[in-house]
Amino acid sequence: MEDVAKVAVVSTATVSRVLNTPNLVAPETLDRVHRAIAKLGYRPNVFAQGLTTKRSFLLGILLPDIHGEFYSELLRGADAEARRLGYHLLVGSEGGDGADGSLPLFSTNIVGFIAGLAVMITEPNESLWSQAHGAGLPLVVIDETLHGNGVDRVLVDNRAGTLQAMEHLLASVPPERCYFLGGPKENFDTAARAKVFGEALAAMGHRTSTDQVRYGEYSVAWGQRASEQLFGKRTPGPIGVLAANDEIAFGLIQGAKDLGVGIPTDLRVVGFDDTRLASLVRPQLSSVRVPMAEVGAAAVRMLAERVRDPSRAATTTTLSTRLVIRGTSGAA
Amino acid sequence: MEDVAKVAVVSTATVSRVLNTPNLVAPETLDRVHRAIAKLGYRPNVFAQGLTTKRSFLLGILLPDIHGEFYSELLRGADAEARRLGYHLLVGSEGGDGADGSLPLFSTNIVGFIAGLAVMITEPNESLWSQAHGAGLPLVVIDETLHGNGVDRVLVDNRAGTLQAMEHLLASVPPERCYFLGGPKENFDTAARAKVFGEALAAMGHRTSTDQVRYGEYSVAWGQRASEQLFGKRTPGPIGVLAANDEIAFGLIQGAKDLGVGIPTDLRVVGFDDTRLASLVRPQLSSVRVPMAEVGAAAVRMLAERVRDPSRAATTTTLSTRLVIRGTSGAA
DNA sequence: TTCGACGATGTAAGCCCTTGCATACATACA
DNA sequence: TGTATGTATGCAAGGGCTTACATCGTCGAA
Repeated sequence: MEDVAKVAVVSTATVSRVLNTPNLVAPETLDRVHRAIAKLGYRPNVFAQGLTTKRSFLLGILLPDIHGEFYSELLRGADAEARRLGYHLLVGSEGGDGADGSLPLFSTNIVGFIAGLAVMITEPNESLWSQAHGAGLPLVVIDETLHGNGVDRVLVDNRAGTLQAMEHLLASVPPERCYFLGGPKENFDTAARAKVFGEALAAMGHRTSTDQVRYGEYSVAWGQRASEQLFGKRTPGPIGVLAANDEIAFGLIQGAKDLGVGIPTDLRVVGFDDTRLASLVRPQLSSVRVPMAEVGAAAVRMLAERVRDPSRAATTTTLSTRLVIRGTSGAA
Repeated sequence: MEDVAKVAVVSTATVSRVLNTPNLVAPETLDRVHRAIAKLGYRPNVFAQGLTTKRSFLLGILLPDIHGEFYSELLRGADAEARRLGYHLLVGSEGGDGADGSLPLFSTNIVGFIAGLAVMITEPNESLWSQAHGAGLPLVVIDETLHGNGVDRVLVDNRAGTLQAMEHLLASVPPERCYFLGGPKENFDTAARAKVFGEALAAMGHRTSTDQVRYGEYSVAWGQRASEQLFGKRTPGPIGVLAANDEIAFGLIQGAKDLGVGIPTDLRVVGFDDTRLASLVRPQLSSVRVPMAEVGAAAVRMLAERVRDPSRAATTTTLSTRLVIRGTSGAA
């Protein structure tokens, strides 16, 4: 920087101003300094910058996993938005290490680098919550709703989509022949979807039996297992299934096919998330679209705003879901 | 830090030593300082640290995309390894912005933060190469082989796996009925696989016709299109196809099914990469396994070593591939 | 007893920027 | 011509840490 100043015959202060507040610099000087910078290939030292300004262009984002359609799509949305806002993302996944129970982003105190943290919490997890909350950083929570309203959060409104899906399913299947195949019972989304599932049946005057709501995990394997359970004792007529994500639905379909169950003749399925998987299967999977990329983007956007103004009131952004009808639900 | 020093009745130098070179500090003092740190919740300022030490625990990794099974798996491997080595990853994908033609990690000079850069180059791309190379950072290249041996690189040995796949295919399909369905022609991996494909046929005394090697893109859609081309004019007997990745294979299978082509009766397919997709389809997809996670891990590992010793000789790590036989190739 | 060596700690010089304040000059107005 | 404004720049004080070098006991050997 000193060299640049020397070449441009100005002080280092002016060089700094050229970079940060060019409108305070005379056009001619501006030009001279710019040339000097180019000539010397000068690049400001980010550490020194950070040291003086205490600003940072890194945002942390903590997800349960970074693998799979769902998270990687979320991440992509988040990343794009971050870039748009001039930030970069530092990604941590819980699976990462946590050998010592601490979050990846917290192990090496990398935290110091980041201006804010977005954390996705999909099921009750006190430790995660308190670590994230206790970091003393601007925070945005994705999915979790437990800890009051003091914090920015982005939520997915499962209701709309689930309701649509049920309406759709119930158009051709009686309520007592409908099932919900959930992920883990504690999972917030699974819980929300199960609830609406029950309500939809109730609206038809049917009281949901415990048998109709089953919990498992977000995996193809679980869907497959479920298909055996459901079709072990065949009864005539189609049954309807709302799966808590596309993988479960996919597994179910796979399993059903293996058992010779016709789709959508004997089984009408609606998945959740509308990942790429949904349009890959045959017949194509009806699914409730969850705007994952937007969830990521929204989280980043809110985080950036909170970073800019730490005192602003906590906000909740809710993104809604909607049914996408394809082949597996008996087409429309 | 000063406060800690005061509480522990030592100088800031000692505090620093407690954190960085504890073996230079008397046990008793060590303890006192540690307590002070805990009491005050002191955390060293990473910017100041970076400023003085010029070290950083961030590594950059630049991929063509961060989405999809392939890249997200690579990323996971890289991330895990990075963490193991005490680093964190800053991810950039080319798609990200590049509106101005510059790489994401280079736009805001975030580069200043990172200690080294791993960049995946899947097809000739001078601009990408020169930007990465010109950053003056420790560099590891994934996949690219064009620019001599002066640089660390991690390569995938397509040969072994491709050869196995061809051997497998040729066991039940005559050479003149074998096809290679590539990604983009310029893509390094596609090119390498196509080459070995030709060699395998040549070894059977068959001269590969241009018709047998087709280029497209790494997508399901392309595989689907290809199926129409291949089965437009049906001829009796099975054909064999080596696809350049699982998505293409998947599309092909889908398309073939739609045309009523029996698998593996009339079509024997081997995919590439062995992504999750492969075991999801029915029949399950035979595929050449590419150790993506290890590629990521290896890249990070090499990068970390180069960061530690910038003068060490350039290394090339080659990871090999191998065939995984499943249903689509007529099982073994 | 004296000196050298060594272990433990302190002193202070950077590392490279940003920015409040001061300065200097030019312009505009009275 | 003198003064008030404003614009363009420089000066210098940090910001929080690391580390070479200096200091000071202490202990063992001569």
